[in-house]
Amino acid sequence: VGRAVGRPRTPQLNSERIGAAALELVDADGNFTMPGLAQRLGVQVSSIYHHAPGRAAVVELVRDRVTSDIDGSWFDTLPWDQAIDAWARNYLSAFRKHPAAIRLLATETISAPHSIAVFTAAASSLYRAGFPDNEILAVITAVESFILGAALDAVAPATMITVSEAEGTETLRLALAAAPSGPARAQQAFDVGLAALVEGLRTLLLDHTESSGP
Amino acid sequence: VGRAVGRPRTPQLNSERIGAAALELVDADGNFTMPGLAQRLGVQVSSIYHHAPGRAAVVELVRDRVTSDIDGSWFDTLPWDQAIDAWARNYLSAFRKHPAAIRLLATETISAPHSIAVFTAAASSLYRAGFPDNEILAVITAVESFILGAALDAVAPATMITVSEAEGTETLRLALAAAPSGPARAQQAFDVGLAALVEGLRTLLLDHTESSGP
DNA sequence: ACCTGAACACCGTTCAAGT
DNA sequence: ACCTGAACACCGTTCAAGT
Repeated sequence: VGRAVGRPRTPQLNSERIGAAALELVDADGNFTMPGLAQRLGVQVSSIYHHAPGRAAVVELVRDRVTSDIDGSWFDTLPWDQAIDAWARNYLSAFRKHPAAIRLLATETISAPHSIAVFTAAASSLYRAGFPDNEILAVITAVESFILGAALDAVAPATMITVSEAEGTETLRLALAAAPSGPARAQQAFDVGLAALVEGLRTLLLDHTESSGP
Repeated sequence: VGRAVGRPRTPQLNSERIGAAALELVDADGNFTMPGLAQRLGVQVSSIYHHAPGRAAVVELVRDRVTSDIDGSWFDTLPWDQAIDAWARNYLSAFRKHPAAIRLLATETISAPHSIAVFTAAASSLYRAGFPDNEILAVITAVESFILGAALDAVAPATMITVSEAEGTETLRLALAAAPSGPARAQQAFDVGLAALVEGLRTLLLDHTESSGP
């Protein structure tokens, strides 16, 4: 037959296909390599470099795919505290659809340019609610930090804290026994943390608006 | 001269030296390789494998070093909410001494076996405070998730959110202008988030103790 | 512009050989 | 038990050669 060589009549590769294939590999193996990616695309490794300037760029394509599910429309329709709750749950669930991807993506900045839309909506919402200008970004960042930490916690291998016979671990053993196990463990931690965080923000806001008057 | 070959009279390597050298490399380069580590130790790569069963094991040695600064003694001496605050700040500062290490360590479980001591103290403290048995671990985990997320945020490259001329970004621009820049940005997010989290936990505790009686 | 095929430097791990 | 030296399979990236 003879292998086609040289520029093909119609391009066979693009960022979309590359990102999709890479995410599939991550979902399946927890990681991806350039050779593995090329194989799955039925292409030579060097071909990929015509569409993405390196492995790091492919990782960003994966990030775009994973985070594309997140939207911040709640901030336009719900009260700020409910919006944060909805956003956080949506955020976490986007990552939970691709558990293995979290470790790949967590080490770089979360704030992909596409999430500026969310930032915009969130900032407006918090501003309307009465948060001081110079704290708005901090509030958003704090919530995002918690979500990312919770996402990493959710994919952590079953902790299996085996407590030895040491003294003073009575209460810890009790707490371990009473705590849910499996996926429910991380979920409960997320629920409790998010509830506390939002509730605390409510109090902080109240302090601000009270002291500054109507 | 002739290179020494075979078993040396006194061992020249041990976990301590390996972990220390690896952390030094991480601090300097943001990462480490087995060849690089061997070179710094003045040793062959294969020698390392006699003391650590692989690169992942060396990462754990690094983790032990970084987290050894964290202690949970506050839970024995301070009220639970102040103890959480002190613990969180100490935790973050331990990571901030080795900023580059965070990315290396964040992807694996945080809960190193050595941190069981902290868990024990924290569990006792929260139990005494009146948190329900089955929520104690969730509270600790939630705080830890937030800290880890904040640590990752702190080492994120300067976000440089450049907002285009699009509509509705007025408030975002305002918030960006009002927010502190540099290291103060992440610090403020951490401060606000931690304050809110602890304040929210206080409220949650109050709800529990009120509904269950004295 | 886009793909191939071969090359390069580098990595983590293994293992027989030495004492 | 502990270190050497060489080997292996694999990785990310580059680049001339093709159309």
